[in-house]
Amino acid sequence: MTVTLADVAARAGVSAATVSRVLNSNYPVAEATRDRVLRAVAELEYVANGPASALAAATSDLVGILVNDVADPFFGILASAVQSEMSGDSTSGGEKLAVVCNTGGSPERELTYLTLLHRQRAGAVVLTGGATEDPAHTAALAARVARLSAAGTQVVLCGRPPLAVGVPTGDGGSAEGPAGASSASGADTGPAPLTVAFDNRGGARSLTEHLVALGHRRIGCVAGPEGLTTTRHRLEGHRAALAAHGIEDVPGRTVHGAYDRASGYAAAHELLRQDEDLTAVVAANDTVALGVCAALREHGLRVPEDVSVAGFDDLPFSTDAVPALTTVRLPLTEAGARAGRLAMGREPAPADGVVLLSSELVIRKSTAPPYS
Amino acid sequence: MTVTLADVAARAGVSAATVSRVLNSNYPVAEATRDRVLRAVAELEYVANGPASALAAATSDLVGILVNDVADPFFGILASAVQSEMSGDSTSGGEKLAVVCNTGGSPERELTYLTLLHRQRAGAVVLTGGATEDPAHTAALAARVARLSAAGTQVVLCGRPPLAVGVPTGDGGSAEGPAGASSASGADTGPAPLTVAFDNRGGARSLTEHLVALGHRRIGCVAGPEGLTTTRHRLEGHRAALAAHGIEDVPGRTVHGAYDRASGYAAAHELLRQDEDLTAVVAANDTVALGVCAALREHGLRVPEDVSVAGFDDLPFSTDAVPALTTVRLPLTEAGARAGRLAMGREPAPADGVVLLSSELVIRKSTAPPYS
DNA sequence: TCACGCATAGAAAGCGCTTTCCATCGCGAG
DNA sequence: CTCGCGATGGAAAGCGCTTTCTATGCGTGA
Repeated sequence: MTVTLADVAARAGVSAATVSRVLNSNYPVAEATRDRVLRAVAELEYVANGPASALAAATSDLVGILVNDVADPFFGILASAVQSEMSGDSTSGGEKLAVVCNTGGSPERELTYLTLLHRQRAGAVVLTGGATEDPAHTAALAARVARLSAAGTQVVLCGRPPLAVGVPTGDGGSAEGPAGASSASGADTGPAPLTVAFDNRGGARSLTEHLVALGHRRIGCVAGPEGLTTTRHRLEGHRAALAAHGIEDVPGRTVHGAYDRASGYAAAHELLRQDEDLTAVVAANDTVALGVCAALREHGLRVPEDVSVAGFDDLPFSTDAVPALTTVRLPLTEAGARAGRLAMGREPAPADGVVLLSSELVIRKSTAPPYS
Repeated sequence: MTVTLADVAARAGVSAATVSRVLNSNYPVAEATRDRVLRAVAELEYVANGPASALAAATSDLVGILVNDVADPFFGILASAVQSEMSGDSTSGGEKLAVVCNTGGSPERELTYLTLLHRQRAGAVVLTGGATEDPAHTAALAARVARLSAAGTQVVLCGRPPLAVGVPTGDGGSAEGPAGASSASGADTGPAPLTVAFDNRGGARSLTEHLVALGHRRIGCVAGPEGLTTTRHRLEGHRAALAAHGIEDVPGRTVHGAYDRASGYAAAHELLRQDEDLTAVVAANDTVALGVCAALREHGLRVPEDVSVAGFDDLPFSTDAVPALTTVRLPLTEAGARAGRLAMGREPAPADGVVLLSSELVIRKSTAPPYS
């Protein structure tokens, strides 16, 4: 019923092999023959059977992207960037189809999707999203990644730390070590996983230092969910800044919450309950900062006159927030694009397998000296 | 090298056929045998070869979602909703893999992706995004969709009008006619395309009526790109409201632009150039409204005291905008979820193939009586 | 003039799975 | 005691494509 290679071959008066060769242009075919085949393809409106090709060629033109949630601008932008890099708008052969998978931040779904992608024999996988530091999950993840690599799939971690081989060192550096955690055996361990990471620690540190420089001493911190590397890094940066200026890190001034607005709102209330005299709050990200601002306003506090608020990520809406958010800009689009290029092998992999992208402090209207 | 069905069969001491049957549970297998097979699968860490299954079964567990841009919250939310409905969190068999394709609003890429999805033998496709009214593209699209349907793929249009069979009637109704545009032949035309649409016309109308009720008469309109059905519907609703109250529709008060912030910004400047005394502006959507507000502020105009501004869609950030945007809420999540369910056949299709979702006027702080 | 090599094209063997027949076994009915 | 049928499991034929391996035709150096 559907048109197959054989139909095209018959129509063009050649063999199936020739048609395949014309379509994949991986073998010399005479000009005239090629034209004849292409004409037949057009006339018959032939559309190749992807699964069949994938089966025979042992690789599909599917590429996976794992994100926590496409509805979250952070991941939306990342996914969009990765994808536009994947699509055939660039050179190389045929179109790739990007599979965007929402894990919802669940480690189990992360593993499930990785298996599914493996099952589809995806050509590459870009893994974004928060990295849990739970050892069990980390191990399971490393194992899955190793299997994908062994199957020839290029895995790229984006916006998360490289797969550590041993235990996290917890030192001051941002990258924990070279990538490539092949768990067992000595068989063929395909392409080593690559990483595109953000300097969360440095960004957080410069943000808090900005606050300190303005004269703030009682700085609240709404951190992300506990157990995530990103959360830990940002918190470490914050603390490093405090320590560098001899400011005591009062426990009650740090509250953990999810990376969403509601958490920011709740956390700010909690922070205020602990210490009414905070003069500044650094939030886990811009979305959280919005919630913090809302809660502050409810308390009759003005931003930044009474309390300064800082975000993180520099998402598009941060410019339009009132006051416009002081934040740390993460090069999301660049990260996505590079991850995409690395995944497609369109960019040479760095020697250590890690691309570290720097962040930039963006000072806008939500921070000001205290008591101004 | 990789573990195949045969390996599992050997290990379990059964035939490949039996293993396949256990895995797909579509044939009676004795309890004991099943256990043996499952144990072998677990021990060998067998992961089925997706392409091979798809080839043999003539259908894959891939499901496509076409959006303009995942980085845009509107589409991000839609995609997220569709996808969570697709994933196995619900009943039915195995996981589906959602392929999110960014068309970037380009009709060509829309067609390309449709072909790619067809090529992958996707089980279902959800098509969102602006519908161009260009007849050539509409015809090409209908043809592609017909081919997908013929191949047994369920196509669901979401947030866009049904595929019209004939010429748009342009009457007052919102849905133009039943779906199912099978172009040619009399062969097997699989499942008819379904549609989940928003009442853009009604929403826009109630929004403008709200403004009129407040006392506004000089209302500017920043419409979306010309040639899109959504744009036309929203504009028609706006004009219907004006007409209903005997307000002249001054040409210079309507400006077209893209659905982004920059367009809103530019359009507002243009609008002000045409008529400095506007007292209100309805924007193509919330993002555009933000741009309009920014431009207004630059002109020294306050919102809503000097000029009221209204958005459309009710995206998450609209609540936090200052002033919070008066807008029309579109049930994005519900739309995505229903589209997803229809695509998966988890919800009975309506008789006429169209689900029309109503919108809701949300009055917040960005609109007020003129000269207040 | 003849053999040799290059450029092209065809034949055919799978890729790993699903699924349609069949074969077998055990058991109750006639 | 034999026949028939339900419940299971196996054998084998593809699904549509890629890719060796092989065959053919022709130009060319000896």
